[in-house]
Amino acid sequence: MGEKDDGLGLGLSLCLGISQNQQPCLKKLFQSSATNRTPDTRSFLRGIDVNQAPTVTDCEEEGGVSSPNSTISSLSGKRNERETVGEENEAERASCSHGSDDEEGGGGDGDGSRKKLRLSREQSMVLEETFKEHSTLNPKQKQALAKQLNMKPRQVEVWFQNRRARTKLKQTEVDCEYLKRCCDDLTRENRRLQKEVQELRALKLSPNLYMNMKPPTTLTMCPSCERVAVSSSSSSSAAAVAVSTFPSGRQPVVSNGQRPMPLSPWAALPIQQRRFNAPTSRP
DNA sequence: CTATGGAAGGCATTTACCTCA
DNA sequence: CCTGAGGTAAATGCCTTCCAT
Repeated sequence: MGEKDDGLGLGLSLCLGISQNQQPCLKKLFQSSATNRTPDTRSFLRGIDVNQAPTVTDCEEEGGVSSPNSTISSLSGKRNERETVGEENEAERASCSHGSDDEEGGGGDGDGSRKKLRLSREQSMVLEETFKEHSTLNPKQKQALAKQLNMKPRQVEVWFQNRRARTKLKQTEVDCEYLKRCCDDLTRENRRLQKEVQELRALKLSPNLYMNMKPPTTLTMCPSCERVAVSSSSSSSAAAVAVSTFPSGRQPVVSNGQRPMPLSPWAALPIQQRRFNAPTSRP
């Protein structure tokens, strides 16, 4: 599943526009703790090291549970949260009403209709700030963040899930644009090469014309080995020297007995060294 | 050592609600 | 006031990984 993301993990530089240095306590927590499960080697945001082994318990969870199989993991587990989400809803509604000015009392009704909760600006800012540092949360971090923001852990979890989805979507769009540009460049280059092939074929069909053409490449003498080498220089003096090397005035014949092809410097490069006008760094 | 089942987490998709032009 | 589009919180289902047995 996550493997699909690897192809897209080309480096995201989305601007979140949130200032740093907001949550010292959380920062401490994030620096020192991480999830004890490490399934996230396939995290679509590489380089984010969320999954270090927890070392310190900076922020006490609400229950104060500290058993090895602490209820942090069991209570914050998705299944359990989902099971209790119904009963959480009431408290959730009550605890998260700040920031939204919609009518809270009459809207809920408790009739099972889910009320859309708008997160407050401060909540969103803290969540964004946290996300900038870690795109995933371990149960401890989730618990601490939820406590700090007066949210349910499930809410924090959902927010991070949706945030990751949004990030991935944006990255996909960026990658799509990049690939489009690459495709355009390659299409242009392909057209140019096809045109060149056509011209060459036309020249081959009319050898006389080819003979009388000014050589597309010039010859220079290597001062050390005194051999004639094909050069892309087009200065007239060099051409004159090159022509004078062959009193017959005819085109030189290279070592394999073929005429020198009008090669562009780009085409002369090995494939690996050719540049396709692609941006050197990702946008 | 291997097979297996449960727990837990993540992701993709969908739904429902809210806001705004 | 009505409405459609867009944004997003939340629900659901599936998959993968880890771990105990």
